[in-house]
Order: sequence, then structure tokens, then C-alpha cells
Amino acid sequence: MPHAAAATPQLLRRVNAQAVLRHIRGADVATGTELMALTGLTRASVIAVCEDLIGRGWIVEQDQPADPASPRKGRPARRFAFNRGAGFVLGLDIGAATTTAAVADLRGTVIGRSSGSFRAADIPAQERIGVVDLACCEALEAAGADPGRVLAVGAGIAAPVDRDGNVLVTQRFWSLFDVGLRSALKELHGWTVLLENDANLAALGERWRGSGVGVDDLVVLLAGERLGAGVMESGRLLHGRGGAAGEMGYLDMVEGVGSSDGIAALVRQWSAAGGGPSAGGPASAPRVFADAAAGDPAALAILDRISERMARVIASIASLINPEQVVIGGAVAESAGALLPGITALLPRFTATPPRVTVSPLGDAIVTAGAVRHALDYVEANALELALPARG
Amino acid sequence: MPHAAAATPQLLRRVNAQAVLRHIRGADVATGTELMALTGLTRASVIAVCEDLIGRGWIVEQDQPADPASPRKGRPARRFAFNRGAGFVLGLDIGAATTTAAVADLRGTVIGRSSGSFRAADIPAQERIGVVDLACCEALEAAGADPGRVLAVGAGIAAPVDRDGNVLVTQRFWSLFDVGLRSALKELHGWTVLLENDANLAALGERWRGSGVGVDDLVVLLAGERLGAGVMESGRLLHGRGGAAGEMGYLDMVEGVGSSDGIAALVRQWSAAGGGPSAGGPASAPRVFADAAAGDPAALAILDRISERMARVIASIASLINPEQVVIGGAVAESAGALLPGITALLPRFTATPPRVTVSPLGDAIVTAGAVRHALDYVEANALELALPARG
DNA sequence: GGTAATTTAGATACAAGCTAAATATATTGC
DNA sequence: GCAATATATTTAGCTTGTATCTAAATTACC
Repeated sequence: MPHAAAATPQLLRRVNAQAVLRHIRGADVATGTELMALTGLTRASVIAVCEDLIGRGWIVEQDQPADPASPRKGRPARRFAFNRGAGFVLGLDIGAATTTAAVADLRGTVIGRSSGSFRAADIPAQERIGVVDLACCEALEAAGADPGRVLAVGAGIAAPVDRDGNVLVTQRFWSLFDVGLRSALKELHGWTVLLENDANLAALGERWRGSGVGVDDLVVLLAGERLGAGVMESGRLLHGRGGAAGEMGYLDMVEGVGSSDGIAALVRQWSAAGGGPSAGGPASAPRVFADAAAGDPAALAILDRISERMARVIASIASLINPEQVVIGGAVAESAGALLPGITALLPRFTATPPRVTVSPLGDAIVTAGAVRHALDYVEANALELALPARG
Repeated sequence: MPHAAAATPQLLRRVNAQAVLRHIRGADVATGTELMALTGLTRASVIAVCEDLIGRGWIVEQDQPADPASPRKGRPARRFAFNRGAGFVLGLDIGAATTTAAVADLRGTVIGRSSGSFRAADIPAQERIGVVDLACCEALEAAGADPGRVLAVGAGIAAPVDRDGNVLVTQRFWSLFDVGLRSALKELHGWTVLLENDANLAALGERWRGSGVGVDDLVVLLAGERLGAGVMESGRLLHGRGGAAGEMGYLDMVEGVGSSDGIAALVRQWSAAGGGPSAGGPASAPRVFADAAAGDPAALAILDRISERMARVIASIASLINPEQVVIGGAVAESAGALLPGITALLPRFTATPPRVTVSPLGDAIVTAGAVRHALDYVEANALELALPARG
């Protein structure tokens, strides 16, 4: 049996340092007195902790601001600021056809971005990894960030990933890809890669900087090339046994209707109508919506039909998970706004606990935003264990 | 802003005492050396912690066993044992028609049980509370347990309860009942009542002492008077925004089929066929199963139909939550065994991640078992904050 | 411009809890 | 009875915390 780590005095420092760091991170700059109030520690302890954190590189002591704007009495306080440039994180959105990499500082501000496309669907894993690596390096270059200062990489893929960040072997394609990707980036740059399902990352992103800020029970529908849901309950991502929570590809059949009438079909239909990423047909989404606004019965019927399907899916989620809010994101999001009133109106007919329904404002960046957040979560949780590379 | 409790040296003792107590609870009796190995602490600390726990009444020092069966060399070790009689917990199953109370010691062994019925559906809350209180007192009497030594009361009701143990005001009937129940039991006996949804408690019970032991991603379908699901993900109960997670009453409509064909109808149909609690019609469940076994086409058709409905419900859960196992419990459980092969065979057609499906072995006690576990969880989590009443 | 008031910083004394190492105690085996 | 063995207890020292007192730096005021 493994040791249950004994609580030694050092644990106290770690706990208190985490608390202090969390507050400084949230407040941009903090004084000892503020930290005393926030943490409940004495001044002596707060100062000791801050000195510790300065030594580790996580915070820096700021000069006194020469601004007469805030003239306060008494001896000026030492000002401790979060060192947002102590390192960087990468957020990756690895799709079937393209990959996007985003570089962010430790506050999550994106300071570099780059995309790359895969030449074909059946290229060898080595080439795929090369495209991803190139996107990462280009994004770092654009940000002026040293690859050696990347503390973690969050990566979203369109496959189930369990809560330990592993892809099931049964997912043959992604499995091979992943094994190679993770070890390749580790060997090339020494990076730690944290894999997650793309819909789960979308949920993280939406709760962080989307329309679900502060919502603990949140579901994000990521509809585009495929349909997946990222489910957060009590502020935590749900994975299920094999990471397949929210994989609704098969819901079609469950609905008891022919699969040609199900969700996947809905997305296809929508896409064919110009709402999806591969738009271009004569019946474009804008035209359908315009026609509907003008009162065209055929266009209205299409919208009604789509709204009802969406409402049924959301109601099914509401009955099982009871989220406070459901966000529609992904490629279909830009067209989804017009459907909201219809969906919202239908929901009470299908569920006793209808959630608020919104459309994601994050657009294409929904997965990379979540990937950045995922990497930051890891860095923040392990801050005191991670050694910051010395400033070059 | 509230103080984030500062980590003081006392926290160490609390953490280590919890760890030691947890191990002693699991091992029945432990020596200092064993605890050193399990916790990673030094002997001095382990002994100090144990002395502390003895003083608080949670553990007792056992006499040396005069058994030559285990003749060991060296100085005999002090033997610390969990004081399972330091207090008691109550587990309540509060149904629409009846209430059952179970008394258990701190190991969860049920040592007393009693039930009571409500005279009618519309009796005043005061009378309802009286029935519940009487069942509690009778169960305690049967167990020979002093009501003053009850440390917590877990109570399951057939309504949504949020993760703080509160019933939504919109649930008018249960809301009134609960407010009265909680304060009444507090005033009468000083008990702390922990409310939970009955299906959620069924999940706790099933993971504790049912067919889901050790399963972290578990769903329990509680089918009887109504249909509800208790969902555990990563070993935690899911509540959702208002505690309505798993309330599948409305799934009928979502399935896109007439509600007369849905789940509630399934349960009604099953019940009418004698599978439910209100059995008694001429077409009893045993007869249907017997006929089916004899090859009767009509009976076989009924079973097939029910199996397919069950499979669709479970598949819907599998697609959204991806549990490792689904347990069928409640009044229909006794008849459900015969359906398992059919359900299991159908599942792969409806979901890519079919869970293992089993039938609960807990019978009527499924909710009280979970209620006891719920109360024990509370007691164990707050052991060092709870003052044990002095031995009478 | 000196002085009081105010606010923060730093230093000292002490308490809680843990480790480590030396010493004491109780039992078995010969 | 004595060695071997396993456990218990004691003592010194480390880390981290609190509490309290004194020092420093700035503003406000006369």
C-alpha cells in the first residue's frame, strides 16, 4: 500500500503559499495588509510567504508607484505583483483537418497564434505531429516567447479522453496519434502535454471567458464537424468511465426516430443549408434566415424543425444533468442566434427544469481558449512543484 | 470577503488525525507500527494522534489479546480499535405512503429498524413529522440506542434536493414538509438532518454495499412509485443546478414518442403487470415471466418491449454520462433479473459505450442503506469537529 | 520645518507539531 | 537468566505559525 503523504510542517507553507499566490494572481498587485485580510495570516507569515514566492519567481516586488493619484497616509506598503511573464502556456485545437496553437502568458492573455493544415486525412502520424509542432513554434515566435519557458500544453482532440488525460486504445487513430504527439513534444521541447476532449475544453473556455462565466453547472454543445457536449457539474468536468461523457453521436438512435432524422443529420442538414463550416451551396444559411424573416413558409419550417430537435436534445440533457445553462458553440454558433427564441420557447414542453440557453461568443477560439485554461489550471495547481526556468 | 481559513499548525494535527482515524476505521484494530507504515508519520506522532483520538472518544485502546494463536516476538504493541459504539446514525426512507428508519453504529451495521405509514396523502405536515419521529424512536428503542447519541440523520425523499441539502421552494409539498421535519427533529432531539434525493441515496447505498462496490462511475435507476436516477461520477453524486439531475420524469417526451409509450408508462405498464409495488391484477409479473419462459408469444413480446425501452433509457444515460455500470433498483428490481440478458444484448445497438447492467441486491433497504452511508459520510468528514456525547 | 498621527516593516519571544536519534520497556526463545 | 526483537518513551532540534513590541516612512497640521 502506498504511503498516504504525512502532513508535515512544510505542508502549511505550501497551503498558505497557494492561497497567497491565488489572491495575488486575481488582484494583479497586492500589499501585505491586503493579503493578511484575505488569508487570515499574520503579517510576519504573509511576508515570509511572499519572500518565498519571489524566490521561486512567481511574484515580483513592484516599485512604489510615483502616482499622487492615490495619496495614502502612513509608511508605503510593499507591493507584490503576479509575474505573468514567468512562463507561458500553449493551447492547441487539433482538428481533423487543421490545428491551431495559441500562446498565452500566465494570466491567460493570448499573445501569439498560428494555424496549420494537414495535407490529407491519411498522412502518417509523423507528418501530423510535424504540422502541430510547426504551429506551436510559429505561435511562440509570433509571441516572442522562448519555447524553453512553456510550462504546460493543453490540447483538445475530437475523441474521448479519460480524466487522467489518456485516450482509449480502442480509439485507434487518435490513440496512435496521441502517443506519438505527447512523447514527441516531450522530447523535442520538454513540454508536458495535457490531452482533453475538445468539447470539454470548450466548456472550460466558455466558463472562463465566454457566456458561462461563473456558472458551475454548465453544458456546452460543440457542433461543427461532429456533435459533442462538454459537461461541467459543480465546476468540475465530467468524464465518465472512459472519457466518453457527452459523446452524443449515438443519441440519434436513442431518440427512437430514424437516424436520418437525428442530431448528426440535423448538423448535416444545417451544414448543407450553409450554416456549417463547408458552406457554399445555393441555399446559404443567411438566405434561409432572411427568407424566414420575410415570412417564407419553407424557411420557417426548416427553422422550426431544427429548433425542435435542438430543444429535444437540450431537454434530454436537462433531465439527466440539470445544468443552469447550455451554451451552443462551434461552427454552427454564428447561425444559432436566430434559433434561440424558438428553442427557449419549446424547452418547457420537454423538461421540468429548462436551462438558460445562449450562443457562444468565442467563435473559432472556443477550443483554444479552453485549452489555455486547461494548461493554466495545471500550472496553478502545481505552481509550487514546478521549477520556473531561469530568466534567459 | 470571508477569511480563507489560514493554515495553522493545528491543521496538521487535524489532517493526520483524520488519516489515522480513517485507517483504524477500515482495519478494525491497528498497532502503532501499522499506522506508521500507512500514514508515513513517525511513531511519536502516531502515538500522540492516537492519544488525542482516545481523548475525543473515537478510538479505544484494547487489552492485549490472551490468545497464543499469534505469538509474536518483542514488546507487545498497543492495540487501537475503532469505537464503533461511540455514537449512532439514522437512515430514513421517507416515501409518499410510508417511512422507514434504520439505526446503525459507526461502522454502518444496522442494529434497529422500524416503519410507519401515513394515514392519508393529505394529512398535515405535523402528523407526517409525527410518523417519522415515531419510526425513528422505535428503531432506536429496538437497537437499544440512546437518542442523545445520534450524530447525524440521513433522509431520502422523492424530490429534487440540491447539493447543500435544500429542497427547492418550487417543490411546494416537500418543501413545507422538509422545513418542518428538519427543525422539528433538531428541536426534539438535537439531531442534524441531511436531506438527499432518494435515487441519489440509492446510488450511495449501491456503491457501498450493493452491486456497485468500488465503481466510481455508477448510475442507479430507482424504479418504483416513480422513476429517478442517482448519478455518481468519479465517486461523487451529481446534483445539477437545483438538485434535479436524474429526474427523468420528462424523458418520455424527449424521446420523441408519445408519452404513453415512454418510461413512466413503462413503469405503469410493468406495475399493472404485477411487477410494481401495487401488484395484484390477474396478469402478475411471475406469470408473465413464466409464460415467456414457456414460449408464449404475447408474454415474450411484452418482455421484449420493456427490455428495449430500458435499453434506450440506459443508452441515453450512457451517451451523456458514460458510467461503468448501471444498477436497476427499487420495487421493480425483483422482476428485472429476467430482463438483463435482453437489455444487455440490445445496448450496443444504441450506444458506443454500453455499461455493465446489474440488478440491485439491496431490495427494500436500498434507500435506507444509502441514507445511513450519507450520514456516516457526514460524521466521518466532521469527526474532529463533532463533540461525542459523554457515555451515559 | 518640526511634530503628531498613521500605516507598514521588522524583530523577538513563544507555541504547536513534526522528525530523528537515543534510551527504556516488555515479551519470546534458548 | 540473557540475548534478540519489537515497541514505547524521551530529548533535542526544525519548520511554521502567532502575538507583541519597536522601528521606519509617509502625510497632515501647526
